[in-house]
Amino acid sequence: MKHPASRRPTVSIRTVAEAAGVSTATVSRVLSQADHPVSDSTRERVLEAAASLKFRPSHVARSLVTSRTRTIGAIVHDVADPYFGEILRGLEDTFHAGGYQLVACSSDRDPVRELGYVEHLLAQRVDGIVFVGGGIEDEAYGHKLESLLDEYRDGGGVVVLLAPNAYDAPAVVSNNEMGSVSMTEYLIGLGHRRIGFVGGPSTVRTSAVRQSGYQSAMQRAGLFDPILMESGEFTMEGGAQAAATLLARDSEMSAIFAMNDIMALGALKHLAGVGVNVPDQISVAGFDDIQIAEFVRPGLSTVSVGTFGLGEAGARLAMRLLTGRSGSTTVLPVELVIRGSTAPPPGGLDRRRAMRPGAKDLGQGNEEERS
Amino acid sequence: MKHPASRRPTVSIRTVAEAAGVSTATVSRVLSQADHPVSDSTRERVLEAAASLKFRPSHVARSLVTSRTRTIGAIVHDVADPYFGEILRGLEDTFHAGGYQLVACSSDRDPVRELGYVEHLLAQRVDGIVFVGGGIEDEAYGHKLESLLDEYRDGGGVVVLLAPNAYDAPAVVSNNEMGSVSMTEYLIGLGHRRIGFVGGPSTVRTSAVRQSGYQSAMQRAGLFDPILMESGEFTMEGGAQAAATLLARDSEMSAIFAMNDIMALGALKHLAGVGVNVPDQISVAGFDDIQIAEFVRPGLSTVSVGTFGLGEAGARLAMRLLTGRSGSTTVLPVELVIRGSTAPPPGGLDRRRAMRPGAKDLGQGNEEERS
DNA sequence: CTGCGCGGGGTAAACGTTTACATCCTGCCG
DNA sequence: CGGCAGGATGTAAACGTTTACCCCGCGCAG
Repeated sequence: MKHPASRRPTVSIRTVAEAAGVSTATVSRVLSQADHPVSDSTRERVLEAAASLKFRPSHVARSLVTSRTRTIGAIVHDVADPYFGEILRGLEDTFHAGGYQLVACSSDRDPVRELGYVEHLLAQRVDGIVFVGGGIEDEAYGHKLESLLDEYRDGGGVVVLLAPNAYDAPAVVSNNEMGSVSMTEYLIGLGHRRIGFVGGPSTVRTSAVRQSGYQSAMQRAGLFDPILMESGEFTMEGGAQAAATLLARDSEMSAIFAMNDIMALGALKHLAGVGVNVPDQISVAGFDDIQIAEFVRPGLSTVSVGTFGLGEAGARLAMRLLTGRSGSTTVLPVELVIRGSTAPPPGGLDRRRAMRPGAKDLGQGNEEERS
Repeated sequence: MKHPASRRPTVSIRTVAEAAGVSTATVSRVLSQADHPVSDSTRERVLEAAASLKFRPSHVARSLVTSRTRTIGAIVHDVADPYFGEILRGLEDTFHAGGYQLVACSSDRDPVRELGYVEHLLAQRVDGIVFVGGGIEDEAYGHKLESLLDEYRDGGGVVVLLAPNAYDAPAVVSNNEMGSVSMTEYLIGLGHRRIGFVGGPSTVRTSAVRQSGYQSAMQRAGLFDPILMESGEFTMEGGAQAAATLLARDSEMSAIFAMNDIMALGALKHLAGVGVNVPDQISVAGFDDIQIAEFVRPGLSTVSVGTFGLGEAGARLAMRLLTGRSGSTTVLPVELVIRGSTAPPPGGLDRRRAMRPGAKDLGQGNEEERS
């Protein structure tokens, strides 16, 4: 069945045209459903010929002449990180429904690698680029990226941001600041005074924004102490280490707020490992509400950003831009999701700040209408 | 800075040629580092012109003439599932290093959707397709896929499988059968008699293979009882539901073996929810060893397949095939990873079948040498 | 009867590369 | 000194589409 050496001659639009006894123009008109009129009988013959020859129009040839590839590049930090995986899924589904292909690139938060991917995407002539992960703070990198992206958009490319970034472009972001403030205030309301913060690498903008939310809430309550902040890699290991450091540093700490769920999960593991009970002895909270957050024990209290929805909204924005319509930056509301990992501090005065467990919507930022 | 309407004329190889005072052929030779000789002075001038014009060679034009896109399609069940995310990362890194781009497609285990993606990838003229998820059993679908793929390979396309599939192509698979048998035997060795099995949809081949491993091990031990098998969606919810069903169905069940970690996590959640202690009352085991497995409490005992490594090996195989070298099916060894979620049954006679916790390598299947 | 609009179809020029082939030198071997 | 092997460069034909233009014939309004 398999003839390794018999790479049969590719069947092109010309082959079909000959078989159907028409010109290539007609074939193209039938197959690309252009609005040019074609008689039913001709259409029929063309369709038949195409089918029997198993003709498969070449997207690359088509792209060359139309200068649109119907492909979108998505730059994430790491596809293996569930946060990005979920957003990617939202992007993919929406783009796919709109006839676009998605190519995912893991930058690993490395400026060089990210730049390399961007250049590659430009060379591929993707119609748009979605930056899913937060921007990376790096002088040289920032300049280069900016010039690259400006050039790209000048040429008709579309750029969409899904997280805080130094570069200015249409974006869909969740309300990081508010989410962070709310969670911090919630913990304070439970009676916690010494609340640790586990951040990510300071070069990632999202991390900085969330940290600033925590910081301002703590300051307003007169509880801020820089000693309570520690950062690590954006991984479970990173979260575990940061938690360990914090724990060793301040024996009165009764809560840990991690800037994302992955790190919070790491903290959870570390605490269990050293025999600290969560939430009886120490409360733990995360950010993002990735799927797994609901399934660990105790359930992780977190700030839900609606990962899938974020991806969908991002794709919709990009497609709106691609079709020439305008679309501007939107901030998506976040939602506090309280599960079992948070509770009043041990023996702490539970002030019962009427905050019912469950979901509290933190509106602000208007979700745009469906298109 | 941004002139919305001034889409400056694209700079092509011709523009560069004129600027450098040479022919397009020369420019091409310099920029695509062909082996054709070019004098240093000319090369210099071309490079300079290209840089100052910000010339960016079009991959699509290049692809049209070379009929190679340096793009690979990966078909997974769901990018938001950590198992696939991790494999994708392995694929991506390796392909990227080899100069290939990866486009990921989530089939959602829907034959129609998967077929649609495959056709799209063919139209895109990707150089290869990697099927990451297990094949879907569906008569009509199977035929269509087979003819599509045969046609594709006839035309020079490369197909690689990363899981059991009805379609025959070079593959890298982990030893599912053996992993399943080993875990089952391990549980039996701990003293469990009533061991439940949580499978995925029966249309997915991987699930069937793992189930058969469980089944044969149980039969050999004279413990098999079809009532102990239940299946559900490949999600945490699916695992939770299946666990619930099993629990209600057999009150003597002391262990649950889920066909993948995601479902095991769901089972874990359900058990905790209904107040069943793991592993004191019921042991739980999974399959895959996704990253999170180590970070839940109790740590999940599972069969490690080395997700990243699987992706890497798959990409290496594909690239070997792409460069004309041959490569054949490899089966990767799996490894039993025992964590806290498994223990002897309550009050059960712990036969102390000398099985030390930790990692036990289940060799067989020779990992190929690095290329 | 003339002319115009339009349905239906063809011709050929792009699109931006790569590459087979031809051309022209220059130097070296016999 | 003739010829020949390369080195260096150019010419132009692909690659597989789309699409701007052109052409023909027919029906119908004026």
